[in-house]
Amino acid sequence: MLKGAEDVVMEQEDSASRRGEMTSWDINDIKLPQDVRQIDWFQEWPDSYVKHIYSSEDKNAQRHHSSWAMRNTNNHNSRILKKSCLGVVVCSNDCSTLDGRKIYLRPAICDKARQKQQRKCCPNCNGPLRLLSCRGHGGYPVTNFWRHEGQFIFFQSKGAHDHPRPETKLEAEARRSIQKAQTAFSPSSSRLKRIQEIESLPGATPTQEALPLLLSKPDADLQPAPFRGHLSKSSREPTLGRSSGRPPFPRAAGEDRGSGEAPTWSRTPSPQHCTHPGGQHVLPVTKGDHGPFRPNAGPLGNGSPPAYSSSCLPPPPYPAPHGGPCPMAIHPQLPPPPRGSQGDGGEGGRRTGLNYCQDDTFFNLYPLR
DNA sequence: AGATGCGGGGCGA
DNA sequence: TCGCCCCGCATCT
Repeated sequence: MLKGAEDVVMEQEDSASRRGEMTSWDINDIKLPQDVRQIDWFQEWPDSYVKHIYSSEDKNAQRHHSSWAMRNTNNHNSRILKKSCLGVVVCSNDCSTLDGRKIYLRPAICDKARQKQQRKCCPNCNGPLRLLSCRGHGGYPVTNFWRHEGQFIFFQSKGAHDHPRPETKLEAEARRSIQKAQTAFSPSSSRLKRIQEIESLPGATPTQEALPLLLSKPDADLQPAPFRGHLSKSSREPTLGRSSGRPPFPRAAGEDRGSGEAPTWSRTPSPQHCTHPGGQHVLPVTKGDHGPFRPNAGPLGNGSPPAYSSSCLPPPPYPAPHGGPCPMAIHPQLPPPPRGSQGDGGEGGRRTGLNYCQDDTFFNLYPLR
């Protein structure tokens, strides 16, 4: 297979000049190029109709990772792994934090977990959560395709996400870890009492105030999507590149820019203060030198608390505020995509009630003191 | 518990 | 037939 492909590759190189043209392949091609001169750094937020060729040794590529919440989709083709975007979980109240951030949670990949997730409430206003499904591909979710061929892993994305970015996988995992730690530490019952007591105290802050920003967040949230393509690989890949354990292989730029059109929900850079609505910073960030896709290390792999590393993402095209512990999943404000108020089909659409927020979400966001 | 991958099967274009 | 989705199951972290 490898050898057979070489001929094809030679031809391609001769005629197409390995610059940009090498992306003329399609994930469904019978034969894919095997003599790839330059491979890509792992892309954490692939969007639009892009293609990438990763090293087969790239851990992130091996695991078909993405910071978008992608779920496996059966395409009845064992050679090509297909994943479709689940969108983002937002607050039905469309609430914003005091500093204008929106709530963008990462949809759970597991169906049951996702249903369970939607029964929880907004960490900011306690309102119901809603799944904003992705319809960036002709009304269907954006799809990502992965195909292992020889020493490369080919990636192709179809569709442009029409929704904000959810929190990253690492953030979501970290959040769960924190939840576990907290629930293990203090039974919700006694905790509830305590909170009620606190609230009853004069001058006590309402729950809402204490809710949000207990979790720091990485720059992931700061990074608007519509910029992809504007970020030179050299500027954005090092972070992930490190994580993939590969030496830098800067690829000829500009070939995978995709359409370049920005989704309507494009957001604008916003100051990242990340202060609690009440003005307080919370949860010091444990900085790491690694990104979320750091290989061989889970979110807690280094023994430190969930690292909402500011290096989770490569430098954005605009000054990226660092350090500020930000609430994960609370993103800069941006106009919601013009998708009508549709309940959003699928699982997001059926949320109606507002009084089911009795679970532990509330407590999960309370820091241990 | 949740993420991930696989495969069966239903449904509509 | 194709593309998309839902579902259950198995494995892994």
